[in-house]
Amino acid sequence: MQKLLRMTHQREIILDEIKKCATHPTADELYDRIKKKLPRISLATVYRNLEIMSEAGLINKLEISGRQKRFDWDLHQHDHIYCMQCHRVDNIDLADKKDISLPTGENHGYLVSGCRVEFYGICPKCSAQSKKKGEREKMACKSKCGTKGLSDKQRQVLEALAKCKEACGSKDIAAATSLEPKQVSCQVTALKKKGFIESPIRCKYAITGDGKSALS
Amino acid sequence: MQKLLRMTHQREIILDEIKKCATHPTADELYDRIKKKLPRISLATVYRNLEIMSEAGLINKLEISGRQKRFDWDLHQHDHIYCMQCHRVDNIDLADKKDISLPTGENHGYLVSGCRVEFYGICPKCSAQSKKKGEREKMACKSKCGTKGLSDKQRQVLEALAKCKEACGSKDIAAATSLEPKQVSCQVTALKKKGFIESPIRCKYAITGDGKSALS
DNA sequence: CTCAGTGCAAACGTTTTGCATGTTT
DNA sequence: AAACATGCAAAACGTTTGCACTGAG
Repeated sequence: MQKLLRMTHQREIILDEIKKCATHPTADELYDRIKKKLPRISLATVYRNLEIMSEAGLINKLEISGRQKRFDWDLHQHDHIYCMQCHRVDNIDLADKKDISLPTGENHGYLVSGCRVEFYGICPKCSAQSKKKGEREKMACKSKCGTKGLSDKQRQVLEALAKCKEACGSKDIAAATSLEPKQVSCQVTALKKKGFIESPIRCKYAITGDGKSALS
Repeated sequence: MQKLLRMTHQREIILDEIKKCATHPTADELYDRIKKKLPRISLATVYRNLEIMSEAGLINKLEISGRQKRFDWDLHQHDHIYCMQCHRVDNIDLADKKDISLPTGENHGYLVSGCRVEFYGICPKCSAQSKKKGEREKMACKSKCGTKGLSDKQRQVLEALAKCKEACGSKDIAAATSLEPKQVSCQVTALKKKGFIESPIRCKYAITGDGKSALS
């Protein structure tokens, strides 16, 4: 009935790495870091173990804004603040948390087991490089994706990739260019079609020879 | 720069349908309903329009627990309660919301633009048909995993025990916490190992002094 | 006549699964 | 031997995009 949880080498490294993170890493951020120590580990293993270890109560799976799941080694009750731009998540300590309670009659018959509080805003790093983000700018992509030249954004992405030794993910590109992830993936798609970048690994991109010559 | 937003038949129906929903539908729930009126509509159109209309401020896109995005026609400021089992989302009105504020010095340099509060638990329908969905139960592992913190589930169990005068069984705990009995026994094992609970009688558990201090 | 909006299919990024192989008890 | 984990590939999932076309302004 009870299952035994074995402490394998992989699990040890995963746990180790998550505890080293000041942030609240996503599964693939962790995967990237872990791969350096355990090059043959599989992304599935990381996912599986994060799930299993959060079920076992060794770590916490965060229910938080944003696309990807995030994990937290700090099991103390605390809440989070979320950057709407780069999706970074920081801890906050809410002293008066106990004052937040559900007004009677408001629980709709629910059996309430807890409460999350999440502040959101723009993190210091993002507000520093506060580029105006022009409402619905994604349209710019559509109109320019067909041409053979480079749009400003495409050039930014390509230049960022030219600086990387290894293939890197769209999040890295976004960070290096101050573009939004959505915009990045749009540019990446266009650049791939032009043959200026390639994707040696799933979700990772590198500049091609054609791409390099297009830059000059 | 300003784009014209055309009110097409599809958009009208989508808006119509979302306003009819008492709940907070996901894109594909809406799609299913809309298809009955507009059989040729595409899921992509639904997604596109939900996105566009929420950008335009006609509806709200919810940042909420769960896998899928949810949409809300009610533009008033309100919070939500979330069923951990069926992922249903209901509205709650938090009268004392204004009391929740970020302690100074806790904002980590963020430019805070708001705060979400989300209660979670089990909705009446789910707790009625307290279906056991065969959740995996795992034991905390033997060696290195002995952190001193508490997972959400462990905290629930401990809090339930703190309220009891006498030692009580795992079924009682399960009832008090909305956890499944299987999960309870898993948490109990982990808590015992941490010294936070004891078992004065076979299959009965009580909180220890250590456990009480761990709670605060 | 235009250009925003559509349906469709295909792709995307993230997560989960099936399966053969490996490792612990 | 039984139970648990792993790596890999492929699928599943919710969502977004490219494209050729339609239709509102």
